[in-house]
Amino acid sequence: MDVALELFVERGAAATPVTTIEAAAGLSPGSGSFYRHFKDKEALLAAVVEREVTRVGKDPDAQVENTDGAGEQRLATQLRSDLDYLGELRSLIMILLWERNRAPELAEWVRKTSADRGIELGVEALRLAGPSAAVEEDEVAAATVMQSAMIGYFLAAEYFGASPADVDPDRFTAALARLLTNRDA
Amino acid sequence: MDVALELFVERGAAATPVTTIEAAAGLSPGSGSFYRHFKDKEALLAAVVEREVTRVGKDPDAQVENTDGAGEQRLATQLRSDLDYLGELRSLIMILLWERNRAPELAEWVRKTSADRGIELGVEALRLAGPSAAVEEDEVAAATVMQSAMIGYFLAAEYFGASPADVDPDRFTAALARLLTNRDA
DNA sequence: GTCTATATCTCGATAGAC
DNA sequence: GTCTATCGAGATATAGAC
Repeated sequence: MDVALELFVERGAAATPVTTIEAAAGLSPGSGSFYRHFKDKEALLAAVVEREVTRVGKDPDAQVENTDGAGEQRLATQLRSDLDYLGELRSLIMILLWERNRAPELAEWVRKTSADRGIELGVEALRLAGPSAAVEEDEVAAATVMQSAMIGYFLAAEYFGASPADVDPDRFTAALARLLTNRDA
Repeated sequence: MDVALELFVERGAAATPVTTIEAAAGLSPGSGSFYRHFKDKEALLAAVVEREVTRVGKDPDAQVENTDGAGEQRLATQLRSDLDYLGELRSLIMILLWERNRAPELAEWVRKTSADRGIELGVEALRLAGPSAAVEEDEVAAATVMQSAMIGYFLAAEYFGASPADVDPDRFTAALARLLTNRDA
């Protein structure tokens, strides 16, 4: 499952022959020994995804309160921590990206459990941080901007293999927090 | 090429058999008539990508100046137009997403011609719009936030098949422009 | 330029010995 | 639980008639 996870993340499950998984696992490629452990490739994919979901299931919500400081600094710390959390989700995100078509109901599940929930948490975090007037005019839209920026930055960094515009994670999250908070708060 | 483009966008070239392309093009599937037109599937993919690059090559730069108004409203209009432009790039973006591994040099090309250039244009647009103090503190980081938010919003909308958090494009770009501009400018 | 037919290959999956 | 061997499906690509 470890080697399969890596292969699925890099090329996608569809582009990963069972023989390759066998070889990577130290089995004789083409031997079919794989099938003593999993019914088929689909079952392995499901097991790998489920294990990842469980692994990262240490609720991200727990992170929302335990940051120190206040205002802009508090939000910056929060965002930096969220970016690390996205890093932990990396394998899952990449696999879901490969499988994006073969599972419309999976996208729906992600939307409900992660995206929409993230907006709620985002609105909460913005309120705690002392939102600017621009944020208060439409908190949900501001939280959507925040979330979009985070996922966009993460995906761009993954795609290019480097920080977009050479802006590193600390600088990025600091700038994002600055834009979202009122310094006179 | 039209039907191939659609198939490549939806499932990726690797998951699209030549027989399927033949069928979609009105040829007899499995006949091999495809090979009278293209050397192989790779050549078709290259031709399709090149045609798309040419098609969208009506320089996006031309859009940067021709928006009316000033300050926040000007930036909002600009961002709304940029989001539409991302929509025109949709096919290309989706194909590059499928091919993300089989072409590291392509990712590099995208970074140089689109991403980095977009940051430059973004910095320019921010200056024209009357940037807030938070933007001026680090213009490049602010432009990176802007660009990340745009691509993140676009990709999330594509992935989920709906606007993230039900925030439609007008509302999103308005909120983003609001966060980036100084209203007293 | 399209067709039938086919050669070749890769891959998923199973059978059966050890 | 791993191996050798193999079957069958599906995919790439070509040959040659029309």
